[in-house]
Amino acid sequence: MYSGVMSTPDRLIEATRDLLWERGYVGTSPKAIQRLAGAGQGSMYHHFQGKQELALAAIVRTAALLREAADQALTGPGTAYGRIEAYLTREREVLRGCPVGRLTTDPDVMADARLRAPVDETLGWLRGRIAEIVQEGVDAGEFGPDTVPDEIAATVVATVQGGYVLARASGSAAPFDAAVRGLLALLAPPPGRAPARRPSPPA
Amino acid sequence: MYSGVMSTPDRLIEATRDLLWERGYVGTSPKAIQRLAGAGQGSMYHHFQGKQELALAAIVRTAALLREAADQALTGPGTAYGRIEAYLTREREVLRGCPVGRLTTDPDVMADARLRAPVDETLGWLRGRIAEIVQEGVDAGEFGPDTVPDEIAATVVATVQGGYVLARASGSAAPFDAAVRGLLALLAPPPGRAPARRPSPPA
DNA sequence: GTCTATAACATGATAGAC
DNA sequence: GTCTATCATGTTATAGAC
Repeated sequence: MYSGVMSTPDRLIEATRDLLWERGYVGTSPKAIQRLAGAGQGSMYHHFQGKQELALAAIVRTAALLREAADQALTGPGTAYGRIEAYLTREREVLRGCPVGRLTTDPDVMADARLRAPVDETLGWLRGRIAEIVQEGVDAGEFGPDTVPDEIAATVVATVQGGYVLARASGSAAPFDAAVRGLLALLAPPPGRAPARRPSPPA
Repeated sequence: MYSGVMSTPDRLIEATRDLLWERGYVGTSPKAIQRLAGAGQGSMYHHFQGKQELALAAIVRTAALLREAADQALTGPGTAYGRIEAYLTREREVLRGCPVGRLTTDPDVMADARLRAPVDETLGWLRGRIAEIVQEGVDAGEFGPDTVPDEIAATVVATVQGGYVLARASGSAAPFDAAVRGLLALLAPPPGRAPARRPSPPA
C-alpha cells in the first residue's frame, strides 16, 4: 500500500511496477495490483483499459527511472574507466534483479510490440551510452587502440544483467560483486599506460 | 508433441522442460503440459503428484544436460583461454535464453527450496569449473599473476547470462556475440606473453 | 470516480469409472 | 494407466448502480 498523497492512477502504476519487478507480467493479476494499490476493481478499469495498458505505463516509468540513474553514474567528471566503474558499482538492490532486464524473460511482454519497445530502447540506449564513453577512453589512451567500443559496452551491460542472475540463483549478492570486480580488473589499463584512475591534474 | 517412442512420463517431462524454458513456472499450466505431451489429465496426475513435482523432474533434467554441454566445451585439450573461448562460443539458441538462468526470475521457483537447488548448484558448479581453468591459465602464465580466478569466472558466466538478456531485448543474437567478443578481447593475453592461443607444440 | 454484480473461462487438483 | 466428471478458486474483464 502506498502513501495517501499519490493519486489513484499513480498508486496503480506504482503497484504494477512493484509486481512486474517481483513476479513479471504473467504472474501479476489485476486483483493483486488493486490490493497493493488500495484501489477497487471499478477504479482500476476506470483509469486504465486493462492489465496491458497499466503494464505499459508501469514499464515506461521504470525504464525512464533506470535510464536516469544510469546516466547519472555515467555522465560527470572522471576518466572513462572511472565512470564505467561508477556505473558498475552504483548502489543496486542486487537480489531483486534488474526491473527492465527481467522483462525479457516474460513471453507476454516480448510478444507485445508496445510493451517490448521500452525494454529494447532502454538497454539499447545503455549500450550506446557506454560505447561512447569507451570511445572517449580510447581517444584518451586509457584503452588500447584495438578496443571495439560496442563490444566492450555489450560486455559491461551483460556482466551487470548476468550478475543479477548469478546473485539470485545463489541467494547472495557476492557473485554479482565478483563479476563486477573481475570485469574491472580486465578493463583496468595496465600500469604504465595512460591515466590509470584519475585524469592528470591541469598543469 | 513428441515422438511416439517416449514413455508418457518422459513426454510429460519434455513438455514441461519446453514450457518452463519458454514461459517459466508461473506461466506454465498443467493443461498446457498435457496438450504438448499428448497426455490426458488423469495420466499426468497418475505419474506425478502435480505441477510442482513435474517441474522438479524437468528442472533436474535440464540442469544435468546444461552441465554436460558446458563441461564438454570446458574439458579437453587446448589452453585455458582456448577452453574458455570454446565455452563462450559454443552453439546456443541465443534468443531462447538460458533454460536454467531463466528460472532465477521465477518467484515461485526461487521460493521453493527443492526447485531452486538445481539452479543454484548448476550455476555454482559452472563458476567453480571455470575458476579452475582460469587458475590453470595463471599457473601456465597465460593470465597475469594478480588474476582472481573466482572473479573472472563470475564475469565469464555473467557475460553469457547477460548476453541472453540483451539478445532477447533486441530480438537479435548480435548483442550476445558482441558481449562475448568484448570479453574475449579483454581476456586475451597481450602479445608477447605466454602461449597466446595454442600451447607450444611438443619439442 | 468508485462500488458491487456478473460472466466466461482458466487453473490446479480430486474422484472414481473403465 | 488412462479417461471423464467435478470442484473450488482465480483471472480478466463488462455492466450498471451510486
